[in-house]
Amino acid sequence: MSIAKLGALNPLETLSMTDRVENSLRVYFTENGFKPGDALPNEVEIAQKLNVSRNVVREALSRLRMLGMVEARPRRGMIMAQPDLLGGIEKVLNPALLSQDNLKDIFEMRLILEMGIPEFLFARKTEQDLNELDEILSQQKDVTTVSKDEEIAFHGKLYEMTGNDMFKRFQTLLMPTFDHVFTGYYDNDKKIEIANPITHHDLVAILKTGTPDEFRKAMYTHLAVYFASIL
Amino acid sequence: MSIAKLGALNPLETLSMTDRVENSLRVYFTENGFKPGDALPNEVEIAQKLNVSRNVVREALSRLRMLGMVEARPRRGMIMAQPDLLGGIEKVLNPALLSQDNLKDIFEMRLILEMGIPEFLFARKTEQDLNELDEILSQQKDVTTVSKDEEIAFHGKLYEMTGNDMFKRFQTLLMPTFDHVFTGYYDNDKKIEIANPITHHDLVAILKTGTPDEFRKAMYTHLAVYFASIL
DNA sequence: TTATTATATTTGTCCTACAAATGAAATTAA
DNA sequence: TTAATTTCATTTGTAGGACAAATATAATAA
Repeated sequence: MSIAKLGALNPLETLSMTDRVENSLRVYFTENGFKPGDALPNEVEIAQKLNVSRNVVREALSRLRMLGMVEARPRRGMIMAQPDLLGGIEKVLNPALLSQDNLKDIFEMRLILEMGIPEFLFARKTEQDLNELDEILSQQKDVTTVSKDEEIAFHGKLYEMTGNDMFKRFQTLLMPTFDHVFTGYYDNDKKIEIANPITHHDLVAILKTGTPDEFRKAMYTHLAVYFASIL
Repeated sequence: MSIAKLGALNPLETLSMTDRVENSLRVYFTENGFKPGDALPNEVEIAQKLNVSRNVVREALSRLRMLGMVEARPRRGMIMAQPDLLGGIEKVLNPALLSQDNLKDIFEMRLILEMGIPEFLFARKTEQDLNELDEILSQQKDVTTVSKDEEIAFHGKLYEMTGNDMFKRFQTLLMPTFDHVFTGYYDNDKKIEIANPITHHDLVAILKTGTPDEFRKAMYTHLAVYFASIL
């Protein structure tokens, strides 16, 4: 049999002991239905059961601790905890490390999200929210051009208005896409800087008296430059 | 001054050495503009600079390695790598550990996402995609009721059709919401099991010959039960 | 110049040790 | 017996030493 015939001849997975212990622990927790608050075996016991050094166990536990999956109470043992779903993403969000593929995906994700939120915005908007939006608009220097910070403030407020905490925190994830847009990955002419047929003011007006469908249509136009470069 | 006057008297942040080294490293990478492929100082050097034991450094590095942020090449040193954005979330996705708050947020996120994808679906759909959707529908046992697996297969295919890899992988994150729905968190009467005014068949029909707006309207009706319990 | 050998480097893994605080057990006092 | 005090075992956090294995580099030999 020739090499070619072997097809996908991938390098054998060369997992370190730490990797394998991490996996073992996760499987162990899942299969035994561990729930937040449940006590974990201590480090030495785990090390002995898995036949590895305590060092390796601690390196694996260190990972789970970072994710918030387990909590170590010094001198009292470890317990299961409630992991922070977005913690892992936020830790990794170093713009200098993001690949172009990631940037593209995030950028598209943002378009999807902004087209998806109108129902939530109209259902959960409050007078307070609308006032804050007005405040944000009033602080915009120029009516025709919008700076990066102003973009973030406005759209960020929209995310916040969804009333969904996870979504709100997503702004951190979406942030690089504003850079992305401003550095003109999709559009070298920086059209974002020119007049937009639908301004933030228009969007707020619709949010006050319009309907979700109207808002979405306006948002689509507002983002039309980016949609055009993708679709 | 009374205790009450002190206001938010939070517990002093009691970070472990490992936590602090982890943070220091992240800041160090960011401030020095480390990019994928760049060589890192070796473990001993880091330990000496930070004045901690090599153990602590390794526990911190173990975390960054898990996130894909750094890569260790045995006996050749470490280099910066491109972290996997969703890796952190996926590792943490143990349904038994998710809080009700998280479940609610994820559930709402799913509604937002499905309302946001029509433009992408219509822009990127292929004959192949539509055929696969037909195939999925043909395997549905009953026309009026839909099982959890069938739900996942259908909606998962939609995510895939967006052509966005990150979005596609999001299905893993959204998965628990199907359980969520089926266990009736929002709706104890399990209305999901009764006839839906808009079926998967209807959605596919629109996807073939309709418009994004029509599709979205239909999707809203398809998901109306859940929207009703939220909005 | 080329080929071979020796050396230094660096991560992965294991081991030992100990401080510190907690909770439980044992002891003493009432 | 009950209450208060002391002792003790437990367990994580941190430090430091040791060595294998393989790589890259330097040194040596052909």
